[in-house]
Amino acid sequence: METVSRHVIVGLSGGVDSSVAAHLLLQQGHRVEGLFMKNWEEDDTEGYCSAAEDLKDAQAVADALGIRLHTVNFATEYWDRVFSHFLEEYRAGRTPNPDVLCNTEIKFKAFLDHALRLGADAIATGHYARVRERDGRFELLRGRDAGKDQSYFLHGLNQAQLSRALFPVGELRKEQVRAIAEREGLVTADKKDSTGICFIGERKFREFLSRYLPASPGEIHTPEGTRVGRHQGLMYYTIGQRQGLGIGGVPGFPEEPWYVVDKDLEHNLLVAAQGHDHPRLLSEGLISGPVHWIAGEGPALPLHCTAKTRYRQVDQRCTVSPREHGSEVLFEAPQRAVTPGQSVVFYADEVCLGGAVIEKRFKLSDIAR
RNA sequence: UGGGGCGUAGCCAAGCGGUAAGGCACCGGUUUUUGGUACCGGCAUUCCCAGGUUCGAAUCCUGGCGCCCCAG
Repeated sequence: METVSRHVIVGLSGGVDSSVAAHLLLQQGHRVEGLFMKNWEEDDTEGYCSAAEDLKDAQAVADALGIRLHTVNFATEYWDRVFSHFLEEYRAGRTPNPDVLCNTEIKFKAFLDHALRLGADAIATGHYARVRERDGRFELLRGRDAGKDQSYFLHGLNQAQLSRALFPVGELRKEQVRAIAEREGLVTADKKDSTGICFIGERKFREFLSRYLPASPGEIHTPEGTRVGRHQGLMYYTIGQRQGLGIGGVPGFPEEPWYVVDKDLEHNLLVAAQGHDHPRLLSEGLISGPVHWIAGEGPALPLHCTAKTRYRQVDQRCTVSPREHGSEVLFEAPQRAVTPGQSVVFYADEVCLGGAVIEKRFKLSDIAR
């Protein structure tokens, strides 16, 4: 455990995790202040301005803990560094993961810089992850609670960022966190976990996207070319998706759900097939963009390790090989719905090594030909 | 306007006298700091319409209407 007392600014979101993080830091003897970020200007008229409520809760927690709460608005930074890229990716027919960028660009850049300016020497968040210092190197470890581990979203952090990051709840299980909040009488104790895009929240996705990007509807075909429906715009769909296709009761086909197996941007076609594990959804490997290695320098390649192609996926054994402008990842077992734009994150046991953006997926049979 | 077949929820579809299966879609919820997946729940007082028979009809009868196929 930390022996030196640091001046820490904890990002208080108004949720339980960061509330307890702040409490734990105080307990550990740090000088603690809180910071509430508002990074999204409400764009809808639907009134459920949850940001206001979150701020209220964050303030209540700060008051209860007797710490000062700063507020800051990084809406411009969020838009420029995260959201614009998010839109760009969707426009290109890919499926981005904005929360990965949000961490590297906002929470651990804009926020970190701001905290340093306020005189802090470290920041903390309520992430379920751990940092370990070893021989002067900082490692990112999975959260103790395997079910809540959020290292996936943090794989883009670098040494400088990790050296100033504290994740107090990373050692705990979710139940413990809630119990502590309960015991300390924090108002966020039984607040529901937040979901949806960070700082934006849960949205009706199509409706949300349609505000920023024009949609061009088209047809849905089977891999064999039979027309089975219409799509509202390719950006609304992602590989492996079932909901929203609107296909049912097609004569001549089994009464099974349909899944997106491909997006044909060139012809504005959505390709759908039946079967959760349709062959077209499985791939033995993927090509990624440049890999970010948390350690700073990459390990010797090829590397045998495990990887996740999406959050909350059980780790998959794979081999990472170098490739121009990125890497090639070969899985031991075929993976379902590997999706361009999402991140592949590498692990060596408990250590999150880093990751990269998925560019394309492939089947060995595709290469063999 | 000769013959045959069919009309059950958005779609596919079972039921063929006993008081509307199932699947897909859709909607809601659970899971979840992206998207997605998965899981749970909901979803036809009514069977193209109008009469009739019957204790009782989506199921039988009559007449309409609408589709489809073969002959034209």
